[in-house]
Amino acid sequence: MRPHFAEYLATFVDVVRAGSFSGAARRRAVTPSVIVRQIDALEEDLGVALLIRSTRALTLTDAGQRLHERALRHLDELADTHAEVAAFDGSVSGMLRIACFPTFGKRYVLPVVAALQAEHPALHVGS
Amino acid sequence: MRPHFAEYLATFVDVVRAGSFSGAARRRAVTPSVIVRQIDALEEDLGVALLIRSTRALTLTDAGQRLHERALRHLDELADTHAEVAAFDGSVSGMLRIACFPTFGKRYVLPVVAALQAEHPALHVGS
DNA sequence: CGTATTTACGTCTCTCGTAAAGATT
DNA sequence: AATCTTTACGAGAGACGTAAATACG
Repeated sequence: MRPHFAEYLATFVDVVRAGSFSGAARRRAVTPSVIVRQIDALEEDLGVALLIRSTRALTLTDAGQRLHERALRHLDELADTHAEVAAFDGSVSGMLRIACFPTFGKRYVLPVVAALQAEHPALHVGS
Repeated sequence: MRPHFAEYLATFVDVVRAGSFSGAARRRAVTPSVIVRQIDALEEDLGVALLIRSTRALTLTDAGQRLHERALRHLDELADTHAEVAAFDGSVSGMLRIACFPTFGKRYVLPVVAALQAEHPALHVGS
């Protein structure tokens, strides 16, 4: 599996959607040569032709059809994961341990901890 | 979603498996700096910390834990797709249409077609 | 004729390794 | 002291755009 396999899958899907390399190039704001090279890389990586190229029409091979179905799912799931993990942003969670003298702790630490927990319910503090 | 998102997911998984950046670097035959930069890129892309770094131990954050679970599945599925589509290699399939005069067809084309179909059962020929 | 794919070539970005510094046990 | 993470920096690889050639409708 080559360096940019998943990345070029997105290009491949765009080519199928657009119905042409040029259309996909416009959609992605790059030149057609970029598209050609990425699809070529995919085909060489897989050792299979994905698209029958003619000047006016693109046809999916059987391998291309299969890859297209699966690529749609892959890109969707990757985007889901990205969004889900990015949603952890700003959240404070996990376990925090603090060691100190009891008198110091009661006087200075506990109030701060109480405020932190009020603000971040997912934060656990152990003794 | 950044350029090499799926690619760096593999690095991330290797780091978790190895339990250290250096271990993952050895496993991948690269220098530790490469690992650091790829994990940094992932974290910046997601806007979330994935690993708590200490010199002697790595700890997954909640976001890191979640990403790890999903990354395992993603990499597995991508490899599956790669293998499945690559398996189309060498197979001849799809629809082939040939136009010619009946006398010529019967004399020269049909025998060849019969041989082709015998060799490649997935090949369909229409009239 | 207009638009599409393809490729050679120069440029430039970006990634890598080296090496040094800081941190931790 | 030994091993780890981190970062600045120079070198190298790789991707991009341009532009010309080719094919097709």
